[in-house]
Amino acid sequence: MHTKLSIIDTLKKHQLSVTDARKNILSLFSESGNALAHANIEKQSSAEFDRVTIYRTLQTFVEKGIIHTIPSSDNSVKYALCKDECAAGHHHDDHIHFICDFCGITYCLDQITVPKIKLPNGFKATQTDLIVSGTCNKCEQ
Amino acid sequence: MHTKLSIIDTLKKHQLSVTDARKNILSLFSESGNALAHANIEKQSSAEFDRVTIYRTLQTFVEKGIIHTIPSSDNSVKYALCKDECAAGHHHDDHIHFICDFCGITYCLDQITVPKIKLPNGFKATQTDLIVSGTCNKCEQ
DNA sequence: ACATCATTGCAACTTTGTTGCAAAATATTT
DNA sequence: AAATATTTTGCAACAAAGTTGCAATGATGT
Ligand SMILES: [Zn+2]
Ligand SMILES: [Zn+2]
Ligand SMILES: [Zn+2]
Ligand SMILES: [Zn+2]
Repeated sequence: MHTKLSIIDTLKKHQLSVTDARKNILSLFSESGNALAHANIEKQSSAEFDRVTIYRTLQTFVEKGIIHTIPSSDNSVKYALCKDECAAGHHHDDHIHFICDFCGITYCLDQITVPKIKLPNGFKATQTDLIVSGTCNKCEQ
Repeated sequence: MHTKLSIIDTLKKHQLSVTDARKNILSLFSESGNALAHANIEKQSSAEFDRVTIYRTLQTFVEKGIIHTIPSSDNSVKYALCKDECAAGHHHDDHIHFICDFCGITYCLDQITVPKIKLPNGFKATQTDLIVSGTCNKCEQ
């Protein structure tokens, strides 16, 4: 069995020193539960941390396998917490993502895995992203 | 049967006035055959057109169903020509996209359609994007 | 508590994207 | 073919997003 790691333990597990910025930004992800864009984080902690620190923290978290990126069509990449199996250089986020056109929330649909795609000869996949957009369960009337 | 429309006919078909910028940018897409980012277009025609014109032209083309957007994880949305069926407000680009990590080319794999995804209750899809990245057939050794 | 090493904030800068408006180009009418 | 109406373009000015170097601060292990 498996208990959820504390913020601090998560940082330590990935060999990161424990700083205010990292604790704070990581807890934003935990509390929100959904994906966040750089701009979201900046708004929620603007007085506390420099913009540059947020950029560098997100980059570090991606490299260490703490968060993963979610592509978008509007030049605003989002980030969401990885599952425990992800590690530096080895993400295992094979779930699909859902972006609600109304409320803007981006969900990791962990239960639904990305289907295997048969590519033309000579093409080799290292990663597959599947992003669905539409109306989420909170926004449907 | 079905012959390929000329640049000018394509613009007219979508009720756009025929201008140098539009002809030029549309032919960049035709000639390249693959997807282009704003930055690519700006480099290939920087002296000729203002940056603002390129932004507005791409936006117009998307609205009119001439090109479609391809999401990305690095804040650089790409654009590629639609098939003939697309029209203003009604895109029908249900193919997957492939981004090569080596040469950077983004391909529309028109033969491969995006699979239907069964979503949790209350979620309704209006669009699905599937992006594979890896090594393309030109870059494999 | 000290020394070492990593992280942060700041400043300065580059790149990317947006808006209003006058000038130029295109389309439409006469 | 000229005149008019409509659209598009370039420019300027700006706002937002992202990058880099470096000194100061903070974290870690002994
Ligand atoms: Zn919603
Ligand atoms: Zn996810
Ligand atoms: Zn390639
Ligand atoms: Zn495409």
